[in-house]
Amino acid sequence: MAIPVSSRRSEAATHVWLVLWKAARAIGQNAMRSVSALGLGLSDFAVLEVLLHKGPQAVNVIGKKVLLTSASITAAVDRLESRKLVQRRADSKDRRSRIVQLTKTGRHLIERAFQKHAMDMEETMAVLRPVERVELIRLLKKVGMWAAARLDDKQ
Amino acid sequence: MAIPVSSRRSEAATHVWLVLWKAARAIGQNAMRSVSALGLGLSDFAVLEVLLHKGPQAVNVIGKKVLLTSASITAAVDRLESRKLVQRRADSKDRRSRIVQLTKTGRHLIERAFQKHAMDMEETMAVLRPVERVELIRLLKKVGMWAAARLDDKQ
DNA sequence: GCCACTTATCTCGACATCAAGATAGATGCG
DNA sequence: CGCATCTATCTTGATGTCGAGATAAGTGGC
Repeated sequence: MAIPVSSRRSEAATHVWLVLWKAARAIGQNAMRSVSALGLGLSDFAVLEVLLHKGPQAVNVIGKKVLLTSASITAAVDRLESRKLVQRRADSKDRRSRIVQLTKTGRHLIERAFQKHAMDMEETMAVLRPVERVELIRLLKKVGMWAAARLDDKQ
Repeated sequence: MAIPVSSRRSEAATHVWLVLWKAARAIGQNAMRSVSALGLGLSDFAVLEVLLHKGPQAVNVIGKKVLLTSASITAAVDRLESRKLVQRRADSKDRRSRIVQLTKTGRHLIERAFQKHAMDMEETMAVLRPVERVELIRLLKKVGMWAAARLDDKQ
């Protein structure tokens, strides 16, 4: 995915989008590097991180949290399971549902990795002072939620 | 690609990243919708848009502008060429280089499409007032450029 | 002019993601 | 209860992207 390049006014929506996209991409690549030492992609890392901080979860619950479709989580959990970092077990309440939980190996891995990753991200955001971060978050949430709402109501 | 979900302080770097990522995703999906009516993906649209506003360009020059690797532009140009929206021709100065230019059909398509797309994007950014957009851009450029620089100097 | 190096493009194989559809189980209306 | 509908997961097939490597052509030192 790439995005349009041209725009006249500096506050034209397409220009905002271009800058946003480039920033997201650059930061994403930093995040990717930080994590790829473990042989993980960002999605797999995110899944482990959810399991670490929220405990065992049903497949589709994880999917909602990390913004992946059901096909993509299934694939991610498959990858993690084949490396024995997580395992699926039955849900005693709902036989359709599969609960994913960290194995001992997986827990060790993500515990070590998460600290390092958080530090790496602090470094890639080091130019932004706390006030600036708060303001950035406010603005991003404002557009982001508006944009997300637009997606919903046009089905 | 998905991203970690948890973070304690609201200005923690991982939290900024989470919000940025979600906003980029929501806006990106709006952009995608705006363009998919044409049967184009965002990358293909971006390539056409560059050709419209900057004139015929060498393949890798387009690649740099829309942030795609050489493999990806080749693929994008192949797609566009098979739909007869662009064509490749030789560069008289450099025989390695291939210049991509819009066909008549391609030009008509992108001219009509670009206006609509710019308007759609204005709508998906409508919540942000001009001052806010300027501030958002400033902050995004600050992190974005810092993050990009970090990528470069670690090879 | 020759050779090493760089640049421009393309090819190949791998991969993550998605949309749509298939199952199987849960839920609730009548 | 029984049937329609919803929900959770997985499967399939397609897509777009990337990294690495191949090829061909330009460039510069000597």
